[in-house]
Amino acid sequence: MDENLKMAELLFPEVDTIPDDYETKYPKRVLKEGAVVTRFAPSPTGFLHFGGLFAAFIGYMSAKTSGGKFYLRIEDTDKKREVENGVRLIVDGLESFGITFDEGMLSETEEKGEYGPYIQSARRGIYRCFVKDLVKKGLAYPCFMSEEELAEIRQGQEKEKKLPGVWGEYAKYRDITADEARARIDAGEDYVVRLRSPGDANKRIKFKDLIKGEIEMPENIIDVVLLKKDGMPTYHFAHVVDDHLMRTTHVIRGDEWIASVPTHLQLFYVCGFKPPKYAHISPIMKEENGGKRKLSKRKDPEAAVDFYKKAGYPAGAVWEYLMTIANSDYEQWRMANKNEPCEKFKFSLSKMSKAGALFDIAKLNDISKTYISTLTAEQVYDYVKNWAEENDYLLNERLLNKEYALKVFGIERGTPKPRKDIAKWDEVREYTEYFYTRPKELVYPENISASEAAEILREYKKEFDNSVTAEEWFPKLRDMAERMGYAKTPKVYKASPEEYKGHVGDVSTVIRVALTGRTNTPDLYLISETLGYNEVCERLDFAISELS
RNA sequence: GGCCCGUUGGUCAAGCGGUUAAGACUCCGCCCUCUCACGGCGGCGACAAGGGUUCGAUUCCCUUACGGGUCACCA
Repeated sequence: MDENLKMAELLFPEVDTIPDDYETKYPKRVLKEGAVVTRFAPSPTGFLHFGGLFAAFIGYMSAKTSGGKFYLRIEDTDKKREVENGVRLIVDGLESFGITFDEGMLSETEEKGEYGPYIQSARRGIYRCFVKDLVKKGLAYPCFMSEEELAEIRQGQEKEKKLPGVWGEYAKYRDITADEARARIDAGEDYVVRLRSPGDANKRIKFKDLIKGEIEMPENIIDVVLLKKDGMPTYHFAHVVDDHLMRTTHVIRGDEWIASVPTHLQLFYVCGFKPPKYAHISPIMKEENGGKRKLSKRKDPEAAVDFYKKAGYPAGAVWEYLMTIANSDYEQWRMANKNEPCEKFKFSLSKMSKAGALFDIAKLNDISKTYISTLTAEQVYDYVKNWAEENDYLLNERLLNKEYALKVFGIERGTPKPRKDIAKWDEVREYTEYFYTRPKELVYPENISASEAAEILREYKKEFDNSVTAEEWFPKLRDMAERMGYAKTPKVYKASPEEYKGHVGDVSTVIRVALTGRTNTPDLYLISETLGYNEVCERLDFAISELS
């Protein structure tokens, strides 16, 4: 019997399939020209990173805008990193930001699609079949090196300034015979299966990254591990087998993978697969002490996707922000196409920045404010209610009176120039506080004395009429101001300040403070209308009594 | 350290050999205005450094500096 065959049977006696079986089981996808098949392939660590969301988002947009497919594959080949409900957490997290999949895992155990299983731990047999095939062809071999041995050769290599790793002469089990392997296995030794790398250190490999452009690197010469000692594949091998069998056309992932592309390309080559196109995304950075660094899971709260949910950024706003980071001409497009769904935007990987973008919360806030300003009162209510149920008990209680809440949220909304002052839902309670509680400490402008303020309030209360309309209200206030010695408009006042005590703005500020406890609020008439006649009167009375 | 990648205002970024070097966010000023927010107008503010190539370099090449990534039986 052929030595390689003998080895293959020794290592994989249980494997009774051949690669062709899988080729027929997972046929090439029938899709229209230019359709992109891509995927999001996280480990179920239970933590959804902002960078992960970004990568998923890019994959989603690439697939959607090309008429392709987007699927979720779970990379759980490392049991140590797994977390309970890790899959669910990822699926739910992405879904809450509007990212859905055509195929892939739905929960820990369920999936949909024709190219599964979509969780690597369930694909063990597939990987082993392909490795067996490589062993048969003499392209892979079992390696019995211990951790100590590995560390030792590494040390030596570092000292001699050589490439660290198992390659060339350091690959001492490259030519092990089947009989020797059997003896070691029988003796209970652990082993991994390594690639017999056909790489040449003097040759270079070129490839085109869809984002970074042409890249040239030395060929891989390391005998990378294909199968770990527990029989599960490494990322490198799983990536190659899965993306081939799942017929992925574009691999979109973080650029920390760029250094292993030569290894991946070599693996595709030895397996006889056509490699996919690669698009490596630069990481999202964070500023620290004037420098840039990768957004860190440990140090930066905004690294966790949960952060945005807790703060109450609407998913749509985060989406808009991701779009502007991804394709910078999106903002222009959005301004010109305010109501179009973003799928209509011509999204392109080639428009992505090669350098890592700095996470900019000011920009997110601005985008979110604009986004929220376009929502209807009803939509705002739904969002806020939803958010408050989990994050703000008191606010949630207040929202029980929906009719009133809709009035509050409806103030200066739905107009050509809607208010733009809420960036996230955790600001809502404070922002709407005075609609629910009477202001206690009233601080009036310094240029108005207490007796003067009381006079203004008394006059206003006398003047204020339940039946006054929005159109009548302000002119009436102007007249009142004038009667009391204040200029009708700031302009008039500025022209001859010595003739007046102040202007109508001073008068309205006193009323504003009495009613809301603040000097800055939306339109006073609308606020009064929302509070109701009785409440307004009571607040005025309270303010007057405080001043006397 | 080897190997990759990157570097345009404080931030995100257009730009692909000849431009007064767009635009957005932030900040500042003015206007609008009962206050605030919005909106309008305007302002501050940049091609990392040095060599080439070229009639001409932000754009092309080299070197340096800085930043990032990678060099696992983790992904």
